[in-house]
Amino acid sequence: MSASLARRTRASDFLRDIELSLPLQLLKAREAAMARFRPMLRGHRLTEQQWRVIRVLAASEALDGRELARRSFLLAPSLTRILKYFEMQKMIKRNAHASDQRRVLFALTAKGRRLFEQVAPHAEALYVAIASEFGGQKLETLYELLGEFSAALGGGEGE
Amino acid sequence: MSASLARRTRASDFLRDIELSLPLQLLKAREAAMARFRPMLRGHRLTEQQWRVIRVLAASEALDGRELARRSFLLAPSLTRILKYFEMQKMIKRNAHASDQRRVLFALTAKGRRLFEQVAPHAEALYVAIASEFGGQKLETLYELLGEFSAALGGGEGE
DNA sequence: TGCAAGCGATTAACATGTTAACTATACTCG
DNA sequence: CGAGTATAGTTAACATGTTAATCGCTTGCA
Repeated sequence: MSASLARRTRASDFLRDIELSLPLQLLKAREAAMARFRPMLRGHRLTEQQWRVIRVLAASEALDGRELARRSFLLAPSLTRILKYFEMQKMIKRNAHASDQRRVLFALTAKGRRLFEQVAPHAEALYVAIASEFGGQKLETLYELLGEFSAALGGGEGE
Repeated sequence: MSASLARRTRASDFLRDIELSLPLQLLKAREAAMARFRPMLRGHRLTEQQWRVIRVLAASEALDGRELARRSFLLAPSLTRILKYFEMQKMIKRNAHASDQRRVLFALTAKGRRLFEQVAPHAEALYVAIASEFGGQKLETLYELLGEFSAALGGGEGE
């Protein structure tokens, strides 16, 4: 069941064991976690990505699109659509940047902040449950490894 | 910079450090890996998911949709669309199941198998490079932890 | 046998992912 | 100053993710 890189010889074995596994295991682990959150978020009429935006904005007064995209790990087109939707829902408001007319500053409205405060406790409870089931120490180790992996491959930053 | 679960007390800290981090770190790690593959796959006119389907089919003679979806970790609607596309491209063919008329058996055509054999070496080379950069031993550890994590949360299987 | 429930595959509808092109603003260097 | 380049944000086009509904076939069971 478990893979052992050192012993693979044939290309077909390698592909079956490793290639199918690394991004796929990352995907499966992520899915295992998100499966807990999606039903809760759906109860609040939120997608996972929309919740990321709300959370990031709740942690700051105002952010321009670039910072918001970086912190919520969303691509610009997705962010544009989500912000357009939230603006329609009056969850966020946009303001002009003082010195750069290209940038737009986004911030939660009072309504948006209420939404965050309503959802946050449920999200926190789910995380505590996950940490409890998997083990806090192992979660730490996993977290460290993931950070090192992303760093080693130059993930996220500007090459 | 690194998280430490045991010391978090305020909810805002917890959310910022952990909630933003676990699924997000999984996503970032996955993105760091896929960023290597996407350009190569794109050169062969393949998406990541399409390549997963090709790979899974290359490892078997024929599979029904259910098994194909499970092994490629795709939801049924996505799989239906991908299979429809590949059938149009004559990369796969569909056959009837002997004893269950609900099921459809899918298999690579000769053209589809040639595509696999053309792309596989490039994919393998990229995986070797990743293992080399991150370290084979650490990759093993990460792989183990991811498997345990998915298992602990009941990821993938029928809950 | 016959019907209710379950399952495999598909379709629908909407949201996001991904790449490319585009607009407007800002920078930079001759 | 001004042409060329870079950047922030948006839009476009297509592929996938996600949930729900549908349709035929199969199975369990009275």
